[in-house]
Amino acid sequence: MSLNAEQKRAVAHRGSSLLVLAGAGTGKTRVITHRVAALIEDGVEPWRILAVTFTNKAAGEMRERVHDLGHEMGISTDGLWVGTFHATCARILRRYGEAVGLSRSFTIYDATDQRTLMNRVLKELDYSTSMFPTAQVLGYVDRAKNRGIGPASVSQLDLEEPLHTVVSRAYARYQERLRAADAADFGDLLNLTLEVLRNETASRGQLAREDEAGQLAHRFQHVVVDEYQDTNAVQAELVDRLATRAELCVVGDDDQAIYGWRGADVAQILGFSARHEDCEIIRLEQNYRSTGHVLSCADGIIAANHRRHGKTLWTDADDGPPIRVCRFDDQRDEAAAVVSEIVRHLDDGVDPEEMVVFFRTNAQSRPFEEALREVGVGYRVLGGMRFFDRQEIKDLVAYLRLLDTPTSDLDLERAINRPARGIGQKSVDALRRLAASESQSLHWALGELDRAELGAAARKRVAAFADLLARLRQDCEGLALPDVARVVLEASGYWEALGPNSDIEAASRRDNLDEFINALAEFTAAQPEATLSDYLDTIALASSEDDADARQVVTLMTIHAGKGLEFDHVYVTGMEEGVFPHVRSLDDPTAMDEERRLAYVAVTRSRRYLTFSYVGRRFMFGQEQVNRPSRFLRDLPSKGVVRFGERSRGSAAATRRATVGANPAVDVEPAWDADIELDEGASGSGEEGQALYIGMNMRHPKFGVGDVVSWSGVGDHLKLTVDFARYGRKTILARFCVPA
DNA sequence: ACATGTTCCCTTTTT
DNA sequence: GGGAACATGT
Repeated sequence: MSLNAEQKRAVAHRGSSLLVLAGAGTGKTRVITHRVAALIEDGVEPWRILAVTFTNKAAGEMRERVHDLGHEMGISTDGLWVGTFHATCARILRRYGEAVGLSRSFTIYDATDQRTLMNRVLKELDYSTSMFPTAQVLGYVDRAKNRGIGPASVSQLDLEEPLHTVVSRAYARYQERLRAADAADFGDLLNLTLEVLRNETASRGQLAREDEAGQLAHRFQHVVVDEYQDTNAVQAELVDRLATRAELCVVGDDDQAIYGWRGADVAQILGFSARHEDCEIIRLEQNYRSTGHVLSCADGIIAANHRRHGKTLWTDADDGPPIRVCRFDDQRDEAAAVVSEIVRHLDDGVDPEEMVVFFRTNAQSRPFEEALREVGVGYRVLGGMRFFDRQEIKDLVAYLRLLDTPTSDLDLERAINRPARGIGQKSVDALRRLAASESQSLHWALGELDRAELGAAARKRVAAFADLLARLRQDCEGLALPDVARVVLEASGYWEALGPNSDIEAASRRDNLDEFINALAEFTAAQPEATLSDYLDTIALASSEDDADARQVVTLMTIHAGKGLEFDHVYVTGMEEGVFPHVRSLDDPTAMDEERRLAYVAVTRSRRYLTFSYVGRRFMFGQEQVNRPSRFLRDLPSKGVVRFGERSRGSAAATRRATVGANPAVDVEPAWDADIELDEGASGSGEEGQALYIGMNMRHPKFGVGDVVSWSGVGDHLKLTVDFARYGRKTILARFCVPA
């Protein structure tokens, strides 16, 4: 497939900044990869090109595709910078970070580390975490960091008084602790890089011309940013500054902005052209991914949103099979139905990788996991607990980080009593007091044990731990990373303390540790020069998507995790008010718009087959809840959408009575998983473009008016079982009926 | 100091 | 239904 005219323009444009508004499935990634390859072909050195993606996975794919393209063209792409904002910043800070207070081997704190640290800070400040929950305070700190607001400027957040003081003091202390531990959290990666760039600008006047080449702001000649709609204010400034001397090309789709909760601001893409002189705007509207019916569903959903650039996707493709909306009684039914259809598709030779089950929140995955396990179908769950968040992995990583960054108190506190060696909270407190009295790290305190207020026994145990650390540092000098891990597990007694392998728990932990060491080995093999810091960066910045394995399996994931992917068969489950849209968005119009965009993203993942499902009752919070069908289902067009298991009137019980005992010639249950979805001719349903549902009124020329009870078959062969008012129950061909 | 029990949140979505 | 902070008993 070659590029269309618009895509070509986007690839070839030079001389000013460029905004590419690319709807879902319009070949955005193709444009970016081709553009990068074309730049290199034009003679731009790869190391002077920066491509920023949203996820690590997207970065990996882009690297690969550019490399392949380059290979075809006979050019080398070595040295090209491709990465997420955070990975790119980490890389920059490893090199330029000393100016902003980070050593070369600084540690990246992930969400879990952040929470632990903030928890500690709140305790130190004597704030009750029941009145000021850690997550809440951290949430404000995060919000501040997303907007580039430092601890001194927290007032910009407009918080009420008790909270304002708490947040600003906690934020300040939190930052102190981070710097003291030689650590940076996600927000810091962005903000500190920005600081590096600002410092450069400030000192530029004093530089000789020849020194400017070493300047970060002057390094890049071209900067390309993907998913620009999901950038926050800090990232936008970062991009602008990194592109001081570069041509900037940003690509995005305001309709797919789904990270507002993380500080992303659609204003960045909406206002991009105003902020950049001579900005060229190119729209990509031809969709190459989905069928007509899928696209009209997408359009129906997104059309209700305000504040859009506004664009209409179109396609040359056929309408495709009808889109299905299915109601089930509960989650088990929903999962069983979806899974049994997946099994049928597998039997028909459908590639498991082409089927995906989407849900709004991670908690919804379990029924699907259980159903899949029951039938023995391989699956992976994206977005659940990260591999690297498992306790045993965190423990090992704590040791590894400690070897790298001794001042990381968080890691020391974790490692000091793992495995349990009788060093409890009290002993740690004593160490902390000692460290605090000299504004030093806990690691320093280990060397001053006689000054700590410890009992003799405790002192001995702590001293033993200090010895262990020292010994580890010596023994691991010069060892390959996987061996370092092995030595740590052995010397610390961790491996042994897990207990016998007959304990399933212990065996699984050992498996995970082995897997981790394998990953370390692979990493070392792929990048022999890489340091422990490099690997730990990869871990800290990895999401659960990144530890997806390569098996051929069905995927279960949140819609957020599905962004940028496409599948032949898409199941969007849990389409209920309070689930999707999420309960916390119900009374917030801005949040609701984002939910809607999320629904749009879900729909546009499908190439051809798209099924929505919802349930009558659902277990949430360990309690049964009854939710109404999602409002998004109401926004679907009636043409090309078939509804199953729904009813227009009467109770659910009445529907059941009506469906049970139907004419044995047809399927008794609403045939939601009949072959309709695989039949190309089955667009629409009973009547042209009219949704079909149980209880629907139909008129037949001879029998008069009646209620639909069930149906089977497709297209011209679609048969309805109808309870006629005067003639009783009949099974007839749908094409002889019209909706009454 | 630790193991076990209890009660309390909470919960979107992720780099 | 589950994890984490807290409480109690050994």
